[in-house]
Amino acid sequence: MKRRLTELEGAALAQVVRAGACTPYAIKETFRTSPSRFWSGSAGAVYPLVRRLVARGLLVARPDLRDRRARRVVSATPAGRAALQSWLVDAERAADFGFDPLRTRLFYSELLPPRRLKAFLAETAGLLAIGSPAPRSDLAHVVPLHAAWARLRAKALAEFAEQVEKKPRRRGSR
Amino acid sequence: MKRRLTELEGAALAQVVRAGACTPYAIKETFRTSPSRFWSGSAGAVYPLVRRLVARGLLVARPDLRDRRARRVVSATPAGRAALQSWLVDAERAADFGFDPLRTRLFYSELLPPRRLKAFLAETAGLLAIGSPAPRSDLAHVVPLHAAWARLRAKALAEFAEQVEKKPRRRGSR
DNA sequence: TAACCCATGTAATATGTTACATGATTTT
DNA sequence: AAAATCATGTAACATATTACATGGGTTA
Repeated sequence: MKRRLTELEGAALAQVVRAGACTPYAIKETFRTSPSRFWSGSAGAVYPLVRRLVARGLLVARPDLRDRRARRVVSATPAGRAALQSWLVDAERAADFGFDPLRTRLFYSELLPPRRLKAFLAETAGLLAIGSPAPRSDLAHVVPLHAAWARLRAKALAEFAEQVEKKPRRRGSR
Repeated sequence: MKRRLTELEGAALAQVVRAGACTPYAIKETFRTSPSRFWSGSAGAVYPLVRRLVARGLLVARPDLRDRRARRVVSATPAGRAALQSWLVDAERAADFGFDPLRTRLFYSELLPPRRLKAFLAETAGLLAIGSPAPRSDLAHVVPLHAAWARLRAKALAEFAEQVEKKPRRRGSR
């Protein structure tokens, strides 16, 4: 393996290995229907990505003969499975904060007048409560993990809102 | 405003408004020293970004005359402040899951053999405990927010690890 | 049969990464 | 005086977005 897999590459490989074998389209749809827009699942991102992984020997593609459509099925090579393992256990990357659009906005929340901030917090809390459709999966840990993460974000927001209610916010004097 | 600000554009604008006025270099450094690699803070990203925001009339740049260096100071225009307000209260975006490299790996954790999974969880927990340097800021909410988020991620990991310990994991039979 | 989903892909464009280049100022 | 940091920026490259194009299969 030349260099470490990107997050998108790792996730795509993982998706293929989880499915055993699947079409690039299926990979794309998994990303597209994810509750995060980070995984946009656009065709222009996924098809070239799959081509790159095939070129690097991490995936193999074979045509699906049962069908007159131009359908391809990809699966992971031994090298692909090895690369995936390395990616999955990359603790340094896993520990990274990543990106959260809510956290970013709270980070700059002193730039909003108190009224608008409270309205924003209430509206966001509402959307979090509605929630996105849970990932459909047969795996025992996937749905609870999704739920747990959603709960934690909602809790973080509630804690923040509570602080805002308690002390009217002002610039810290250190 | 033509189209909505991207996350990077919004954060850069927010950074400028928070500072009152600052150099593009200062914006870049804020991103570079953030605890998330998502905000890479590379020169090749930030300088062109600032140029775009100036071109769109959201920032103005003036040379800093006190200095013989080719130094520029940017500040937000009224249009820039308005665009920032819209970005800050975009609840739909704020509610999005965003991206978390730990969550992604846990999502695919059944692809790791139990031994490796446990080792990974332990190593990541260690890194989370060490933590990244807290953002230096005079603002009363910034440091606690950072700490709260770190705490919640560590807790999510601990909960997940506890589940793994309790029930040896297997494919769900739905 | 019309509309929609499955399934592939590309073209133009926008954005971001990596690495380099330049020179002033500050610290050791 | 050397090394590090401040401060700017670009060039080549890699990657992603948006929008379009094509055609087979399925459903209302």
